Amino acid sequence: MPELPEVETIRRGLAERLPGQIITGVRVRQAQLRHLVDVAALQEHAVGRTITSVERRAKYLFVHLQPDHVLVLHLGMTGRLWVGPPADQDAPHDHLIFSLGPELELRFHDTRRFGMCFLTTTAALLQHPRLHHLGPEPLSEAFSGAYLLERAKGLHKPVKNFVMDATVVVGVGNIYASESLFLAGLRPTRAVGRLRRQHWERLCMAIKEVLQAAIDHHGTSFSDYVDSEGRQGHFQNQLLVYGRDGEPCRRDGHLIKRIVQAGRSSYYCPSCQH
DNA sequence: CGGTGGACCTGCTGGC
DNA sequence: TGCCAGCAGGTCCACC
Repeated sequence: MPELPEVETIRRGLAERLPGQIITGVRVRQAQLRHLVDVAALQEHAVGRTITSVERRAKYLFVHLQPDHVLVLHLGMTGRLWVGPPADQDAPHDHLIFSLGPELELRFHDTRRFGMCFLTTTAALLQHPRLHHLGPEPLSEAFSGAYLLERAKGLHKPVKNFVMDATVVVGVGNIYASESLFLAGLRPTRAVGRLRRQHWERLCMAIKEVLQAAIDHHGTSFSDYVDSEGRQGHFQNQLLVYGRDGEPCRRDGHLIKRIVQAGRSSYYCPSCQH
């Protein structure tokens, strides 16, 4: 479900409400998510601790706890986080419920259970096996055309697969990969070894533009994405190619095509993208 | 070594 | 109506 803009939108919502709250209890209704949730560790290191801040790296959310633990959450494809007054009853797929005193709770809901939840320490966080290999943040200065050019040297995979590789750059999922390639005028099938410096500069700019615009619109909601307050995003109205196969290109009217790459749908305009 | 295909899960949709 | 294939916003690992 969520790519970087959706996770960042959720982070901002959590950051407004969680710092200063104390985790007074944890209920685990289903521990088998992407990995088995360590319930004993949550009881020992999360319960009774005060939340100090909420950060994001790639599509991971970091809930920092006093004094030195970090609750790491990942939403997978269908995960949702909800903050609000305690629910009257549990809904199907409500897997983790963190009580924050008598009047507030944080609820993790995930239909397909590709999400993750684990604890680590501040010191070990960035070296954690799930995080240490991650590439730069796309909205950081470290992510540049020159960087992409360097990383693509000697590789032959399609550019769509390349930009979705989290060791190259994080946060670019299936929607925003297609959108960025459209803005950059590149076909998703182009082999990376054949792209020139100017292509990488254009693609880098396109990725930054698309992700920032999507964050500004609070993400993309199809059927079910909502933020931590239950609100939908609005970027679905701005999509140029994703999910629009058979519809006219907004730039020149040619029909948008859908192809499958690495098992995922890619969308492009055969006239605008080469 | 790099690159691909499938696995992990549930639910919805569209075609027959 | 009922069934079944195909599809869904992510990540990881076995295999060529």
